[in-house]
Amino acid sequence: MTGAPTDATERRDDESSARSLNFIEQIVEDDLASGKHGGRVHTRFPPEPNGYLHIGHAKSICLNFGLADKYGGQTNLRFDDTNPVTEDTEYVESIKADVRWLGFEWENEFYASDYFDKLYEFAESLIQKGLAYVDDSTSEEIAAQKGNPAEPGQESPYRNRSIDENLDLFRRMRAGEFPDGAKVLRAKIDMASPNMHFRDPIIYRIKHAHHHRTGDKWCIYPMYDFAHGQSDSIEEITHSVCTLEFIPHRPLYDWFIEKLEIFPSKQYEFARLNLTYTVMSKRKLLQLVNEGHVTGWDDPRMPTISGLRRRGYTPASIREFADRIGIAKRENMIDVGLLEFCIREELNKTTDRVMAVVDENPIKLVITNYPEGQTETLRIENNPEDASAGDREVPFSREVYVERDDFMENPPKKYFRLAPGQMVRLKGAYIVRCDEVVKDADGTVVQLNCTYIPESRSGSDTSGINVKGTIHWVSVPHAKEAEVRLYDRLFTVEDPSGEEGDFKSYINPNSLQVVRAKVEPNLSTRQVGDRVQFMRKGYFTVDPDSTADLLLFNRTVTLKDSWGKEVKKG
RNA sequence: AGCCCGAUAGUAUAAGGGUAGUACGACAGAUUUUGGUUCUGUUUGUCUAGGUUCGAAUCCUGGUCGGGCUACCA
Repeated sequence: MTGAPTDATERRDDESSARSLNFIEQIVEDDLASGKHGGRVHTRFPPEPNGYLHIGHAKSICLNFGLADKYGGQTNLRFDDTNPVTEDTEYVESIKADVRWLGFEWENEFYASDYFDKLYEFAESLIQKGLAYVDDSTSEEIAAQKGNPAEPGQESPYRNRSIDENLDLFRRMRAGEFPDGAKVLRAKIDMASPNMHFRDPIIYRIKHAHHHRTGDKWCIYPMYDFAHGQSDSIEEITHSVCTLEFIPHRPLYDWFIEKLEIFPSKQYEFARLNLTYTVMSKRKLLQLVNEGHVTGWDDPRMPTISGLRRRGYTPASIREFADRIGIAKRENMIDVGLLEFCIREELNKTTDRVMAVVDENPIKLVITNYPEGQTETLRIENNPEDASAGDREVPFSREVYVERDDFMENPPKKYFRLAPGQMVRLKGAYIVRCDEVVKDADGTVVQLNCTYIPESRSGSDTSGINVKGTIHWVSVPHAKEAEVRLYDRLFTVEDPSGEEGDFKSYINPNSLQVVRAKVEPNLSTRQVGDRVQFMRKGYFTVDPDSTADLLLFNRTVTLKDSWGKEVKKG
């Protein structure tokens, strides 16, 4: 029982952790305190349906949905589909599946294209106010007019057309009278602004393209800057959260809202996620897929949600990760080790331990004093972290497979595994001593002849012998075959995008190693998506490509390996 | 060059003028039938120069460094 002082301490800790808000939560709480929007919090997650979601999006999803959860608000899922040539329903479906898999449910499913009529009206009203004009300049001419950040731009020769002419031209653009690129609608702001986005930004362009939702209804489409803020406003989004690169767009976001006199949504920006040993841009991920460096968007080496899912990551571990990395404006590079920590932390508590000899070419260990033909069934606990996980039956016999790594003919001092004359415990079974090493013609160790201590059986050990090492094993006559895919980081350098030259030249040639394994027979009952710990090896999940004949396991993450580290240090 | 954003341990992230804290990592030890887990301990930090103040990571000014801005992409 704890006394009053401890309670007080705990309460203070709770309060301080509850008060440790990220800067966006602080803004929300300030708004709540001042009664802004009647205490309403409404966020949105606005993906463009032109690619798959990745862990960086997960950060944004957790932020947006998390804000609404925390403050009793709502979150819309809104597809930012204003560019018909790159967008597709395939992506819409995968995005929805990924958001749901992460554990979030949206209030409304909206599309920027739902607002095309409204947006068109907004554009006309801007023209009526003398704040937009139709420009016949080519894209090269417009780029040239823009000037550069240090020097003011030049006004377009079409800038001072009359309102009536602009209206007529814009309507004819909509009616399809002009080919792609012939004209654009531009906001009339300030060609000398130090903010390049204010130099008469294009707000509508002609694209005779089929849209995944509106079909062929439109041949003019709004640009991001004339769709995003307005969509936020239409949905009465209170806090429109996006990444840093949109900071220069914010004055424009506010300008349109002010001129259109619509609901004053506000934009706030945070720093996107960067992870070591990977790339995060959609463009680069698409390249990896298209050029065959990975097997697809859901390749377990990809930082996509679907890749992580196939790799064996859980939604909770990703949410935990998003929570731990925090939200700030400073650019950051998160150690992928933190992601690995999050999944290990969860899987340690939740997965059954099983034994698998993950070795193309394991060593056969023969127990010379164990009766030939005898088999016994051992009961081994499934999870030392969770008594309720129960135990399982594991067959044991005279011959078992062990890993080549668990034997050394000339071991260093602190090697606790098999070596000539050395004893180890076979996990859940007996202590054995290595008596004789059998090699083939090439001198490769193929078999270890051992003797076992009959009184050392796990659970009823009366031998009094203490051994330092315990190794896993699989009974030879009972072993099942499996294929195991050992994944490693996709890149050899921490920041592939920051290195000289093409990021693809830093791809890790050993990011995937496919190995045969001998596994415990009870593993054959596992289903696709099940997760287990291969004792002493790591956490694995059953891949969807598994067949009735052959189970395929993907390694989610290795166990921490302090011995391996010791060996590396020399 | 102009404008914008940022700068707290190795990496992230708190401290809202009053003891620089937390997590991951690293290191050391204990426990352990997983060299896992767990537990304990150690280590390392406010970019810089001024100013305001009894007191500055925090407010102000200059500088330095890093990032961004000149798509009919979002």
